[in-house]
Amino acid sequence: MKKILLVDGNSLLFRAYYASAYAGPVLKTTTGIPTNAIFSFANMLTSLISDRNYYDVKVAFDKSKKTFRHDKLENYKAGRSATPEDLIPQFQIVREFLDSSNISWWEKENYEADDLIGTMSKIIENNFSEFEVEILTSDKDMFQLISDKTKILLPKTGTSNLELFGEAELLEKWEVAPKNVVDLKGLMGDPSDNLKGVEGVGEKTAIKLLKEFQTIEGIYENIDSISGKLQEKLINGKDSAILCKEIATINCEVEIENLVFEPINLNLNGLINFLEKYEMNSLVKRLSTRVGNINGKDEQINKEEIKFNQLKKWNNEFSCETNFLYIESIDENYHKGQILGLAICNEKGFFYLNDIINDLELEQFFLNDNFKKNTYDIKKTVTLLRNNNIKFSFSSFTYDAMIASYVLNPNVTSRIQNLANIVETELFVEEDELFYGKGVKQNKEIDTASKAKFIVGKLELLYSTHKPIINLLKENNQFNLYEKIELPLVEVLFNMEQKGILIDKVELDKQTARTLFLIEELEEKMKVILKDQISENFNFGSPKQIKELLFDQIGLPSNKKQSTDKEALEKIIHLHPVINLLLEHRKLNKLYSTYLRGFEKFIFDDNKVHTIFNQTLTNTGRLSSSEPNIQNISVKDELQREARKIFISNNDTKFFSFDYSQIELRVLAQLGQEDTLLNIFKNDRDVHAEAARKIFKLEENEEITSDQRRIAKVFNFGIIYGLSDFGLSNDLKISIPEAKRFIDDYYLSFPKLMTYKNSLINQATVNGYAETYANRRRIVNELASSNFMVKNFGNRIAVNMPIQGTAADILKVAMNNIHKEFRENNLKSFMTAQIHDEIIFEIFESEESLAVKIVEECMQNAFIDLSKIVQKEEQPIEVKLEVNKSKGNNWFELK
DNA sequence: TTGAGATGCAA
DNA sequence: TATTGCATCTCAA
Repeated sequence: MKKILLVDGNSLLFRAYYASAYAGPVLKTTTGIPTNAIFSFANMLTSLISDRNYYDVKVAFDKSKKTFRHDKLENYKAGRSATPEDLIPQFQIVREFLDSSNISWWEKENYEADDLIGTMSKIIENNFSEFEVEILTSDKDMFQLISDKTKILLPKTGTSNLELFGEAELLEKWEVAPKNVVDLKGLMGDPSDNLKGVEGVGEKTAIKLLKEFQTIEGIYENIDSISGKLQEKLINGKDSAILCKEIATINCEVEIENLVFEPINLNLNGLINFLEKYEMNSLVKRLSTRVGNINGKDEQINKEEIKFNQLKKWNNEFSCETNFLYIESIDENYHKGQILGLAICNEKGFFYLNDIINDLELEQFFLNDNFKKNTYDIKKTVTLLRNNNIKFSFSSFTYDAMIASYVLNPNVTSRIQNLANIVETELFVEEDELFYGKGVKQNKEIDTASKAKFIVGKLELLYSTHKPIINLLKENNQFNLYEKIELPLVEVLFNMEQKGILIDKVELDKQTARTLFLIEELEEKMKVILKDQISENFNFGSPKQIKELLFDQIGLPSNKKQSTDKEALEKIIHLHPVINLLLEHRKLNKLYSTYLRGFEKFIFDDNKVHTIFNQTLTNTGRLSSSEPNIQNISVKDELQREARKIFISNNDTKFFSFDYSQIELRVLAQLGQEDTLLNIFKNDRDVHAEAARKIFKLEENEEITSDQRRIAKVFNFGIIYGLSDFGLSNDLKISIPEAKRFIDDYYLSFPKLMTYKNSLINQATVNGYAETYANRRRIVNELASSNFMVKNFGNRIAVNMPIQGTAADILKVAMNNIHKEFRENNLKSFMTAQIHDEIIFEIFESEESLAVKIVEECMQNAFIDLSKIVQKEEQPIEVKLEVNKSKGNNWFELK
C-alpha cells in the first residue's frame, strides 16, 4: 500500500525550533536571519521521506490568528507563551523551503493545520483505497483522526525518534477509541489551548468515565448513576466540557481545492539554491544524497565537477610553494592505518595518486621544506607516511584544518553553521560513513575512479575553506592560540606517540595470572555464601542480576534507583557478608579486564603501547588519550596501583614525572584576582589547610584536623566544578543547611570568587561562549535554555571551562617550550605522556641535571609565557606555579 | 552487530 | 543536584 505523509507544519516547526535550540545555538546566516528551525525541519522532513518511502507528502499550516475556535472561546490559546522572536521569520522561510524543493503546502484562512489535515485524511480514506495515511504532528488532539488507514507519527525525543500510533497503540495508551479522543479532551481540557475541561477531572478519571459511558453526552445522560463529589464536579463543568469537546473536534469538512496526489519529485537544484541562499551549506551534501534516494535517480549536485589528473607516480614539476594535500585512511587507529589514496592540489591543478608506496619523487616532495603542505590532521598524516616508510619534513606541514576548526569551535556536535563545523562533521566524519559504510559493512575496495573523486572532493573543501578559516581565527583573536600553541603541539604529540611506552610483559603476565586467580577464588567464596540463592551461571558482573539478588531475593534496602554502584553498596556493606566480596570482585575485575589483560591488545611488536593523543576532542582544551588511555591508570588503590609496574622505562633512561600542584586553583586565584587565595600561594601555604582555617574560623595557631582539611579540599574542588549545597551535603554526609552555611562561609573567606564566578556566567551569557585565558572558546548553548536544569549546567560550564581550559593552555605552552629547549640543547631525553597536570619523561642519566632544569623552568614559567603569546602582558601573572618532581624505573615508583 | 546504560578509572 | 575524559561489560533491539 502506498503511504501519504501529511505534516502539521506549525507543530513540526515548533518542534524543530526547540530541538535545535537544545542541540545548538541559534543558527543564523551571516546577515543575521535565524535558520535553526528550518535546518532541523528540512533535516527531519527529508530524512523521513527518504526513510519511510512515501508516495506523496503534503504540509499544512495554520492561517490567520482567528479561527472558528476563537469565536467559540474567548481565551482560546491565551495561556500560550509568545512565539520566540527568532522563530517568527522562519514561518515564512519554511514555506520558501517547501516551494523551492517542490513539496506542496496548504493553508486556509480561518482554519488550523489540524482541520486541513483532518479533511485530507478523510478524503483519502473515502476516495483513494490504494493509499494509507501517516500524520506527522506532536499535537495529541490529532489522535482522533486515527483509523485503520490513518496513523499518527509522534516525535518523542529530539527530532529523529518517532512513535507510530494506530488504533491498537492508542487503545493501549489511553484506552479509548479514536472517536472518543475529543471526549477525553473535553473532560481533561488542555492547558496549552487554555481549555479547562471539567475542573478536578484528570486523565485517569476521564478514562474511567469514558470506559463506562463512551462519550461526554453519555456521561451526562447517566449523571444520576454517578455519585458524590465527582457528580458535583461534572455538573459544574458541563458547559466547559461540551465546549472543550467542540473546540477539540477537528473539522474534516474544509473545502480544499485542487487536491491531487502524485509521486514525490523533489527539486534538487531548487533545494540547493535555497540552502545556499540561507547558508546551510552543510546540508547540501547530506540532503542531496537523500533526495537522490527519494527520486530514485543519481542526480548530480549542480556544482562544477572538479577536474583532476590521476598520476601513477608523483612528479615534482607539479609541486608548488604552497600545496594542499589529503591522505585518505579510514581505519580507526591510524597507527595501524592503511593509505587509500592521496590528493594534492596547488596552482598547477588537482592531482590524485592511488598508490604512494615506493614513490621516490613523492618522498622528495615530502622532504622538501620549500614545498609547504596544508592538510587535515597532520599528526595522522605523518604517522601514515612514517608507517609506510616515506620520509618527510615535519616543518613543511604548515596548516592543519582539523586543529584550526577545533580552535574555532571545539563543540563538534553543535549545530552552529560555520566553516569549522562543515570541515569537521560534514566532510570528515559523516561523509566517510556514507561513502565507505560503517561497522561490518565497511568496504575499502571502492573502484578507483569514484574513490578518487571522493578524495579530491575532500581536498577541494580543505582548499576552499583555508583562507576563510584563517580569517575567522584572526577575527576571533584566536590566531595565536592556533599558530603558537596548538600547531606546534602537534609535533610534540607526534613524537610522544611514536616513542610510546615500553611494557614489561613478564610483569604483566604475572599480574594477570595472579589477578585472575584471585577473581576465581572470590567467585567460589561468593557462590558458597549464596549457594541457595543463585544458579550455576550467575554473572557477578551483571548489575541487573546483582540488583535482583540483593534487593529482591535477599531483600536488602536500596535507594530509589536500585543502584548497585560502589557508593550504594558501601551503605549496606554491614548487612550481608557478600557485599564486601562483591566490591572486591569489582575492583579486581576492573584491574584485570581494563589494565592487565585488557592492555595486551594495545601492545605493538616493539613491546610498546602507542596511544593516540586526541588534540581536538575535549570541550575545554584538554588532551585526551585513547587506545590505550594512559591518562587513567590506577593510582589511588594500593592493589590496583600495582598495575603501574607494567610501564617501564628503556634500559638507558629513567622516568621523571613533573606535576603542577593545584594548578586549577592557582589559575582561579590569578584570573579571579582573589587576593586571599593569591597570598596563600605566594606564601607557599597549604591551600586546603588554609581554606579549612577560613571555613572553620580557626585562630592563627590553632591546629587543623585532617577532617577539616579534607572537607576544605572538597570545597576547593567544588568551587571549580560548581558544586551545589545538595551535592555538598551528599558528598560530606552533612545536612543541606549545614552545607549551605559552609558555602556561604567559603565565599566570605574568598570574597572575589563570587564576583568572578558571576562575571564568567554573565560573560558567557552575553557572548554565547565561555573562554579561556588563551581565547579558547566553548559555545555554551545550555545558557540559552529555558530548562532550569540545563541552564544551571550552562552556568557550571561557564565557570569550569575557563579554569580547566586555562590550565590546559598552560600545559600546552609548557610542553611546547620543553620540546623546543630539549631540541636546541640536543637532548635525547623525551616526553612520553601528559596527564592533564603532569608530564612524564624518559631522561638519560647523563642529561638529568640539564633536562630537569629545563622542565622545571618551562613549567614554572608557562603561565607567563602564555601571557606573552596571547599578548596579555599588561596584566602581570602574579601567581606562582609550583612543580613537584619524582623519579623511577617504572610508573609505580613515580609520585 | 550495534548502541545504550551502568560502572569505575584518572585529573 | 560537581567538571573533563575512556574502556569494559551486559543486555536488548
